[in-house]
Amino acid sequence: MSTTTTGSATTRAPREHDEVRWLTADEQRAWRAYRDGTARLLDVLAHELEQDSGLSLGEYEVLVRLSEAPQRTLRMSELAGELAHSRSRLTHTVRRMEAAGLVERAPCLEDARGVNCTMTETGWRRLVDAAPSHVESVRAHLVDVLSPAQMQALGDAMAAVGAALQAGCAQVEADAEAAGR
Amino acid sequence: MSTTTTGSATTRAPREHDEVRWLTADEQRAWRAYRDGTARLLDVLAHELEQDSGLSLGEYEVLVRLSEAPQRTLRMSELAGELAHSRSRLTHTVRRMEAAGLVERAPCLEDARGVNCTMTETGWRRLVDAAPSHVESVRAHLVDVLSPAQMQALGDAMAAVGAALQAGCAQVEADAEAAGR
DNA sequence: TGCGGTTAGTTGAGATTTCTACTACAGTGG
DNA sequence: CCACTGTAGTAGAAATCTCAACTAACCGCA
Repeated sequence: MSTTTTGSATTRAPREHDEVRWLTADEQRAWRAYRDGTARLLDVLAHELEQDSGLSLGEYEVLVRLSEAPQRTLRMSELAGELAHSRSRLTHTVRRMEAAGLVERAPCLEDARGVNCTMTETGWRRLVDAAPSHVESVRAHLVDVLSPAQMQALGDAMAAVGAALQAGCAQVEADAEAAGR
Repeated sequence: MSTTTTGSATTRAPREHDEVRWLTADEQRAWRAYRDGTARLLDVLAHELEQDSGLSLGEYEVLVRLSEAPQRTLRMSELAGELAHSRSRLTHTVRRMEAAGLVERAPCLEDARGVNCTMTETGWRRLVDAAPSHVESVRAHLVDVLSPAQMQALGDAMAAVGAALQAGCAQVEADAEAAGR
């Protein structure tokens, strides 16, 4: 049973007498390619989107989530959860977007603490205008560069990573609960 | 011959009578899983690194590159190129790191415009201290979550993406050259 | 009812990143 | 040698993100 098999890897005590399991050469190569490729990819996509439509990637993502929600409306915290953004970050983003007329905020009736964020008609049009060229970007730099099988594998791998992280969060919370009991 | 097959996809004219090639459901799923998983992964890794060693991911990356360079020294622009960071960004990062005693800058002898960035002994020690727990993080949240084959596939895919982007840059430059001739 | 403990959201300060302009030097061609 | 064009690096302002309070409202419970 190694030190890194399961559970709360976030509480990594300074390892004791056991050796570090360094990455193998293959793992190292893959990890670096992932880091590097991702950095460059997101960079290009952000620039092209900005260029073509004047939206930042963050704003675009917000609009996409809202566009898919019933009433084109989502609670701030739901939005933050889906985007994996901090609540604070989302507040700032949404404030800017509201000033730009892309979204509106309204108090939530069922829960007076809550705030509903709704896409405006302007926001919708901006998204509709932006989407085609953004999709072309994603195709040009990612989807069309890979074989369908590769694209699938990429998605599967990162879905597993994402799922493990969310499970990990739940685990940490459970640990905290257990400790504080 | 579609509108997105080859060449300078960065100059995407508003498409005319041809339809947008939207992503298929599978492509969409994969793309989102990638975006989402990546966001969460980098977030966790940055936090854990910060927590365990007080280094930001950016600083860590700088130190890694320097540690692998002869004399633990690299030109600013080489460093920026390897990290896929803007020159400006690197200047700011390095200024902060120099203030913290992690690196030092010295004028470059062969080219008086250049600046050599060298890792200090302190920087080296900080990296050596930080590496084990960072590697554990990467294992815990990425490498050990995937099968070796998946990890390999992830690396291969993103290497292809990265390569295409660099080729794309070269292409844009060539285009600019051709246009300005 | 009223007291904690928790959750939703905001705010402002500080840190980082981006954008743009600027200086200095290198390399080329007349 | 000199102008011209391109490259290396920096600097400051503006935009964005993170972090640590803070307010308000919900929820369980005595």
